[in-house]
Amino acid sequence: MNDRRTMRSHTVDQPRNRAKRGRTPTPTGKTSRPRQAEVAELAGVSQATVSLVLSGRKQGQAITAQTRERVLESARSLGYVPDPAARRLAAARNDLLGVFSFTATFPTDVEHSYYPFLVGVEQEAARLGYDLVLFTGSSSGGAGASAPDRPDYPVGALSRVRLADGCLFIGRHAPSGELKRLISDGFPVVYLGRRDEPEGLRWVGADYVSATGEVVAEMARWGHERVMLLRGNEDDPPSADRQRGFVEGLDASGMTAGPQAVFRTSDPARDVTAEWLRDRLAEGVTAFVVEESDTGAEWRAITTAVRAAGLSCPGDLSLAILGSPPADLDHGPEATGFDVPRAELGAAAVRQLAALIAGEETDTPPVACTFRRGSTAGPAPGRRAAPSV
Amino acid sequence: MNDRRTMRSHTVDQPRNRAKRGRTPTPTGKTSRPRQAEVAELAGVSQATVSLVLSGRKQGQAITAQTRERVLESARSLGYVPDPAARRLAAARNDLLGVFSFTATFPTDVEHSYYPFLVGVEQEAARLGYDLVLFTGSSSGGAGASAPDRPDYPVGALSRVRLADGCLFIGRHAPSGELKRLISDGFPVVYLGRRDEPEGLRWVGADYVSATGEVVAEMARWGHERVMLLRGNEDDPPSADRQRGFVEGLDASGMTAGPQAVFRTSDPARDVTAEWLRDRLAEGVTAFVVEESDTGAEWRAITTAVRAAGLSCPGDLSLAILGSPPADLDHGPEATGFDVPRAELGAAAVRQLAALIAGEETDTPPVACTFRRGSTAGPAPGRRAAPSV
DNA sequence: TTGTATGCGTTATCAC
DNA sequence: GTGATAACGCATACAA
Repeated sequence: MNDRRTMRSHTVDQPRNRAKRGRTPTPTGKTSRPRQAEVAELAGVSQATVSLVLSGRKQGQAITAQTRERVLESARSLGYVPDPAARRLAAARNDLLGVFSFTATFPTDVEHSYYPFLVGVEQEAARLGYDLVLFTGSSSGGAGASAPDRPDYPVGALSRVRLADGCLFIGRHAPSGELKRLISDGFPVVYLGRRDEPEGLRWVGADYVSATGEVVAEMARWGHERVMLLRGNEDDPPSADRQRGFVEGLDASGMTAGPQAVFRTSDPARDVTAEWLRDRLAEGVTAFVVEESDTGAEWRAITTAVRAAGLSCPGDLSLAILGSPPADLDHGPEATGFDVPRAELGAAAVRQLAALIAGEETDTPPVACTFRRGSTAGPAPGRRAAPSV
Repeated sequence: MNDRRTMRSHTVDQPRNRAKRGRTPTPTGKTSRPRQAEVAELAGVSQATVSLVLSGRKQGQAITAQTRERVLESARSLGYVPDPAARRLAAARNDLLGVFSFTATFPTDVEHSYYPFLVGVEQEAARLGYDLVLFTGSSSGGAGASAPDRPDYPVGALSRVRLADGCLFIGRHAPSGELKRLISDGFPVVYLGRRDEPEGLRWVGADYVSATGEVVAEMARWGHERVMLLRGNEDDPPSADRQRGFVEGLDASGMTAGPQAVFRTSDPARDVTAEWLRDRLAEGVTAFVVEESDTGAEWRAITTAVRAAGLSCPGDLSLAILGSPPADLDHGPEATGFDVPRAELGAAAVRQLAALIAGEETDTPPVACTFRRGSTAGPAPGRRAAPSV
């Protein structure tokens, strides 16, 4: 590095005095690792050349195999490792995808967890070269609010997600306001699950409409003529989709929907009893399709009622769940219904988010669920016909 | 910014032209998040002042409450969030803790997952004001090894972890070399699980020695005189600890250890048969303590053998597992053994890591396990004595 | 009390 | 083909 003092500047002409610092511990006790400058010095080239060689941009040409080898060798011998912080700062991206759930990401109650989704999220993120940032602010109101030592730092619950290149949101109870703000700021956001709330929000969800329709069709094939939907009292999109699929399915099969075809309750354990069940059967209902929920209360209630009434399915009546039964009830006969491809949904959400970050305007269509024939649905009483197909 | 052209330099005097880029999408389509410069502009102060205010270093004094408020307000309204990479580069902290597991963090096979640990990790991280970065390099060989487009870059699997303030490692199969490098570079690293490999590595683990000792003592109280340890063939610290606790427990109870007291096998399903079991009983062994493993193969094998031999426990022999049985076998009678406080371990690891980052030299002692009496261990044949406490 | 200047380790864009 | 040099966003010693 020959010094030619040809420039006169009032700024201190203090050459960046590194490249000889070696392993000197810094004040914080950290030892400094070799940088490209030192590799350059050893190889007798400029730092920029080192960067070029190592990043391998101009592969074949532009750089002599000679130089190339010398640089690589120097890097190796010095044990050079790039500093990810510097690298991302310069590249204006940080390769981080945020994951924000509105409950803890790892709840103590594993049943309520988003684990199956996260499997897909992690895999796809890895495939695309992203790391994941789990915002712990969701749980315990901890980090989100403000760091303990810097109480004034203006990071609101959702604002810290901006530290990532984009963010995935999972779960209900998302504050529309803050989401809206993020979106209008052009921050890439994808919601895992159907959601229409903030205008312009991208989401990736399952096609509950079709899946539910299939289940109803199955009942029709078994010869059922009166099917009832048992659902909770929440009005979120997934519930609405299932009901819509139910109604459409009835129509498609030539059955009448009517208000009595849907039974809503916020407390299935209380309302869905053996007596209730007998009344419905007396009215001519021979099959029930049941909403899936976090707690599985609906499925729990109706299977309990069936047993309490001394009935059995599919002998006396047919049952299907619009999703999967709660884990603790998932042993005996396999429930008729469908599987939500949760991992696939997670992966799709990550792809959508990556596309958004890349500025692409793609949109992800609802992901199909897989019909599960199971054995809780069978021929309607008085019918023997097996379903065709 | 008054331009005083007093300096003559051949370098282009091009003022850093930011702070007015606004929400302009960059060529890649990304919208840039606001920086301190823009906050400064809005507040009518310098970038440095913004940094001072936001980092809250000189709390009460040095900065006018006026200025302070203006800056905070500007930051808030712009949705400012510090760039983690830039913060790291500038030798500050970014309040991110890395989590690196050597298999996927969310494996498809839930049984093998570190979920229980992560529960504690997340909670404690939130409490301390950290967010978590899940490095996906572990899974799918994806991003970690080397960026696909730049094959020559000397990035090890672990290189990206330096983006965080420190990193937690979970799982076996950790590359000692890279860990060593991180440690010698002064990067804060904590290993979840006992590990002696790289000199100076901090770890947080469970006290398997004492816990195993307690189990052996329980057997002694029940009057057993010959107890056998059934273990896998891996030589990791947890296994070693259990064996040590076993031997010490025997000694403490006045039983002889001897080489025959330990049975090692890499294929329990093949080696631990009904016949094998009968032979051991014939030799006078009346109780078995079984290692816990990822697969639960040892516990599976011996319970199967007991059944196949037409025996039952604790009637004919006593059984205990040094941990918990695999989930799918965890229904019938509760297994005697101990619970590993996984969430607590995760939390302790986070605390230790935070201490390391803060430059404190604390060390975390092994965390105690909880004895589980269960009902697979009982009086030795010919004895009626109940254990005294 | 606030602003100026400079460094952190890369990447990327130019001249040569 | 290679070598200066300017960002990247933030922190911080020092000047004003």
